[in-house]
Order: sequence, then C-alpha cells, then structure tokens
Amino acid sequence: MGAEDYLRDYLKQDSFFQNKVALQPNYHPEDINHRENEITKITKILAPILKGHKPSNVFMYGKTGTGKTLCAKHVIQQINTVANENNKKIITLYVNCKLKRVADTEYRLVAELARMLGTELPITGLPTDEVYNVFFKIVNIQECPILLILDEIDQLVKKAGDDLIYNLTRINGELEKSHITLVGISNDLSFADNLDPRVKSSLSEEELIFPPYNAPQIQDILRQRSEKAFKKNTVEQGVVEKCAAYAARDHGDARRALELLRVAGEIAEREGKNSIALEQIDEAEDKIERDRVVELVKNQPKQFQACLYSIIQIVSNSKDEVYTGDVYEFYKQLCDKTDLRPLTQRRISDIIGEFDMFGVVNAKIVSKGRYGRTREIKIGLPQEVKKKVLNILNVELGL
DNA sequence: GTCAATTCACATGAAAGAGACCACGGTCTAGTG
DNA sequence: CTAGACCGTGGTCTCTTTCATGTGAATTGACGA
Repeated sequence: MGAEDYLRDYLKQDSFFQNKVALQPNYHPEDINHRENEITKITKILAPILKGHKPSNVFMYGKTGTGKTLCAKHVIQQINTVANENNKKIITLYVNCKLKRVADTEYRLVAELARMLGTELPITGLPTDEVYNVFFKIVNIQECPILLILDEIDQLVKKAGDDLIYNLTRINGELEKSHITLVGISNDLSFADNLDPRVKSSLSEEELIFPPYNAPQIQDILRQRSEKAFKKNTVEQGVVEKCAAYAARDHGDARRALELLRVAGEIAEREGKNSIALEQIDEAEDKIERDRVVELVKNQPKQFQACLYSIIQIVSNSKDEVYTGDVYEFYKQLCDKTDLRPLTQRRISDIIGEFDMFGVVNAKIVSKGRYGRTREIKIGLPQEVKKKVLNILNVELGL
C-alpha cells in the first residue's frame, strides 16, 4: 500500500478516541474513584485554613500511580472554590520537586516559589539566603494563608538535604499576618525514616498513606476513563480487565494502566483495527518499554553511553558472569579507540548503579569471598530491545 | 575438622575541584549634547 | 554626561576525582581432637 493510500484510508477511518485527554496522566476527573476516604481526610485536615487558622502540615506517602497528586490537587481546587465564594484570600502553590532545572535544589525551589508569587529571580547567581529573603518578603506582603504542596519531596530532600524543610517550617515563626502550611508528597515509603527527627515531626504532623489499588479498583478507574476517552464499542471484552491485571501485578499503578490502555488504543488505530483487542495490550506493553529505554539511552551523556555499550558488548561476548572490573577494562579500551577521556572506576561504578536504577541493567552485588566483592551485571532487556539499543549506541558513539 | 583472622575487589561515603552558568558592581569607552 | 561594553568577584550547579572506609564470604593457618 502506498503512502497516499494509507493516508486516504486513515482519513476515512474514524478514530476510536473521542477524548484522549481522559487517559493522560494529568487528567483530572470530577469524581475520583476509590479515594473517598483519603480525600475527606485531607479536606478535614486542611479545612481550618478557610477560617484563617494554620492547619497541620500533612505528609502523604504512596507508590507511583496511587492517586496522591490527583487527590491533593482535587482538594486544593475545592478549597480554592470555597475560598473564592466567601471572599477569602488563600494562596495555593503546587510544585513538583522532581522537575529538572525547576525545583530540584534548595535555591531553585525557593526561587520558583517566589516566582509563583510574582517576583522575578535569576536562575542562578544569587546567594541562597538572599533568595530566602526575597521569598520571605513577598510572603509577608501577601497577608494570607499559604498552602504549599511539594510533590515528590523525597527527590528534593535526597539532593538538597532536609534543612530546607526545616527552613520552610521555620518561616512561620517569623510571619505575623500569614502562615505556610506544607503538604509533602512522597513516593518513597521509607523516606521519612532518614529525616532529621525535628524536621520529621514538623513535616508530618498528619500522615496519610495511599495504599496501592487492587485489580478491581483499577478496573473501575479504567472503565470510568475509557468511557470518556473512547467511542462506544471500541474496547473489546476483557481488555480493561487485562490492563488492570498488568498494572496490579506491579504495585497497583493506575498511571501505568491508563498509559497501557491509551497506547493500545493508538496501536489499534494505527493498524486499522475496528476495535481494541487483547493482543494490542501486549504490543502496547512492549512498545512502552521499548520507547522508554530508547529515549533514555539516547538522552544519556557520552560517558554513560560508552559505559552501557561496554556492558552490552562484554555481556554478549562472554556467557558467564560479568563484573564491574571487566566492564571497566573494556570501557578503558573503548575510550582509547573513541578519543573519550576515561573516567575513574569509582565513577563507572556509580554509572552502572544508575543504569541498574533505570532498569536497563541488573547489577546485583555479590561477594565472592576471597575473590572480592563486586557487582554481577546482567542485561535487563529483551533481545530485540537490546539490539536496538546497540544500534543507537553505535551511531551515538560513532563506531 | 574447627574457628577466627585474613584478604580480595570492589562498594560506598565524604569532600573537594573543575568548569559552566549567572548577577552584580565598578571601570572604561565612545557617542551625544 | 551617559549608555553600553567589559572586567572581576562571588554565587550555584553538575560532573568528577581523590581519599577513606566498609563489606561479605572464600581462603588460610593455627589449634586441638
């Protein structure tokens, strides 16, 4: 079939989607399934803010895709609505601390907050306490309660240390006409354990745990969304169930389930099918994984790519176990060939660790007794993806 | 044979350096009236 | 006289290096049965 024909057919075929947004992660449905308890709790905790009192700080835990952000945003929205109705001034600030180059350091976070309140601040160059001062001043001018939601706060604290939270809570002591309430959201359940006790007690005056969704719950959510997203009769029997089962299998991640459904829809549409069938879900799962890895690898710096290339080559060449030392040797030779300045083994060790985190590689620490202690490295990718990655690396490294 | 000490090959941590980016204030220069 | 170009200083941020310390079990070697 020629390209032209394809385009003609494509135009004739009507889309499955009537409102694709409903499947996107930032979509905000009016009613949120299976989180009624959490929402009422948060609402009750934060309600005093409407009367101008300072509510307790809240800390919310839960794995990815358990609806933390959604609930938080939902409650803020309601508070804002009620506040507007009654002519109360409340400022709500939502920041995602994971966003690179926006709010992933102390300086950036505070600067970003100040910016949200309407100051201009340089990206860098000022001393951090200067930025605090600016923020402090502008908060003082507002003369109203401020609700500060820090999403993925664990990322921030891991990088910037916990005195940042301490500083933020401390501000309250010096404010007269306004106060700041912190709402922390974390994916990491053990996050609070390594916190300074002082910080911990002030941050988590109230704690809320978001349990993972189970399969039936995810099904409900998927149904609710897919009714909005797809036209009638485009989703075959069992599709929703299967998506839900996949997502429930690894820690009840609703976001993943929605993505799976969306991508399955896109694939079915592209293939010119009449409806979304079970097999598209498998294809979607592969595609998501493949895209994720390919994107990741492409965006890595040269050194990381060289390291990954070394790992893949050496793992493919030798069938038995591969250790950090072997990778480093290969890597050094590779650097020689490609005119890359070789990094120290210390650094490579960290890089391997990062690839492990990304799930591209499985690096398990093993002790071989007298023969030392090292990482046993395997590749955590399906054959087909591995080949693709290798191709990319060949191009990127100019081999 | 048993048991603690040794030893290997890194892992893991902490600190500090290099180099990119940026703001700010001061100095110099050239253009203007 | 003044706007703009051009420093030097001091700050952040990321990626690395350097130095130091930690670690778990195979191996070793002393010891006693």
